[in-house]
Amino acid sequence: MALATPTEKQIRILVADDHEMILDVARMYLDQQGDMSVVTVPDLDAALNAFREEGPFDIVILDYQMPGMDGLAGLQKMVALAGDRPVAIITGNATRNLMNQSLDAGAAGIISKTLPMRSLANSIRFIHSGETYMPLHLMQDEPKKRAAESGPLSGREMTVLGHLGEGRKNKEIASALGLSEGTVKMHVMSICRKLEATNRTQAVVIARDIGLL
Amino acid sequence: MALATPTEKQIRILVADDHEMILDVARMYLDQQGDMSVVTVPDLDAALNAFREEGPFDIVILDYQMPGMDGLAGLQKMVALAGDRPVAIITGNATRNLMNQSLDAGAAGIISKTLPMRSLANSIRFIHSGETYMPLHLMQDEPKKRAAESGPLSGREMTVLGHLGEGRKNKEIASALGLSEGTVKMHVMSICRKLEATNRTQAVVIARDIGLL
DNA sequence: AAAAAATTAATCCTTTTGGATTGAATAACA
DNA sequence: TGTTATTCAATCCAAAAGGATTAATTTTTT
Repeated sequence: MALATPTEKQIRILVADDHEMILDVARMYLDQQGDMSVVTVPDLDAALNAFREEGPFDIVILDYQMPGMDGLAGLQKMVALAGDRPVAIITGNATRNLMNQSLDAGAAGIISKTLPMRSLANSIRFIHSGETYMPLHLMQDEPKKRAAESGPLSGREMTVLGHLGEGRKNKEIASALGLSEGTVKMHVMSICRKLEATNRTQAVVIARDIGLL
Repeated sequence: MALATPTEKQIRILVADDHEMILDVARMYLDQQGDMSVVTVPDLDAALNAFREEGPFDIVILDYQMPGMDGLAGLQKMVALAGDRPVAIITGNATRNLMNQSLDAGAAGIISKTLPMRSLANSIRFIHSGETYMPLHLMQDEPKKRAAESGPLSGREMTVLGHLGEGRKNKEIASALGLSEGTVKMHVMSICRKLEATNRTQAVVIARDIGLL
């Protein structure tokens, strides 16, 4: 990938990670890109201080599991401090769940340690341009959606399932669909059987997990 | 953003969209980038044919709502045909839900029509480099999580809620936590009150919606 | 048209929940 | 050190759900 145009200034990057090796690599590789300069710190508190005292920075990169992070709480602190400057998470274990949570917490991106350095440089330029970067292609979906479903749900069953998902009781579903309570009961049982759930609440949870709701 | 290095060949792009205007813009803007050449077609069938007969293409871009698409079914057809070549979706209405479904269907990216053309060029280069591109920053989250919660759940209540989310019954929860059934019952009721649910199933659904589970 | 699958419905009985109330022991806090 | 909030627990009753079985009616498919 080509370098940024020479007319732009350097991108100032604050990298916080408790793995010295990561810090070393970041300094060595990123600094020599020409269009980037890097400051490194070992934990969140140091990052917050550095941002206040050694700023301004164009991008902040925080290790997800470093001291002081406390999950995404640390991220939120930095996002609040950083204002409109993008804050990205770097982690060795990127999941789709982490992605969603990070987005909610205001992250501008997730950088995976499993990617080569040149991808890191790319990601940084990408984020710096105002985009949100997530290594979606390597986010393996959670353990794998439970197989379940010993056969697909019929149309009527899907309808009933929809009501179950709203927490309705059999009588309500019956009158909503113009059926007898016994019939609804039967459909609910059938749904539970197919979804391998032991009760309606479990059925709803499973249905959500496998994308039926 | 700088152009790709001149040593690389042109990126051949197949764009399928039933909006002639989009096609025009794609041809005019992308072709003049120097490192890209574009072929345009008006629907999915034409795209499949073009891919077979005018190929090879490096990237395929499909409009989400064009004739023949049938939701993501059309995407899957093209993904199957395209093999390892990335297939992206272009849409005027990018949502997080569409993102998840597209990823599952094998899309290499979503391109939003609300983005300026230079972002389109960027996205294409990004996808071409093997990354997956999604305009996450403009994917507004679903309607907005219901407020609910007339007070936070206590620790014990969160624990019980966890079991509710697994579809456990009071007796099971009681023995799991070493409590009496009556106590669990009380906690469940309290949870329902705070979450403004009328029963446990609704409580679980609400808890999931507001991110408690 | 015959066979298979889906939908509807009823009965019977057990277990689980929902809902209300009352009380006591603990932990947290001002 | 009181005061408050949490946690724990019991009782009672009505409503709802779980579970099994049987069977008539549609719809779909072959």
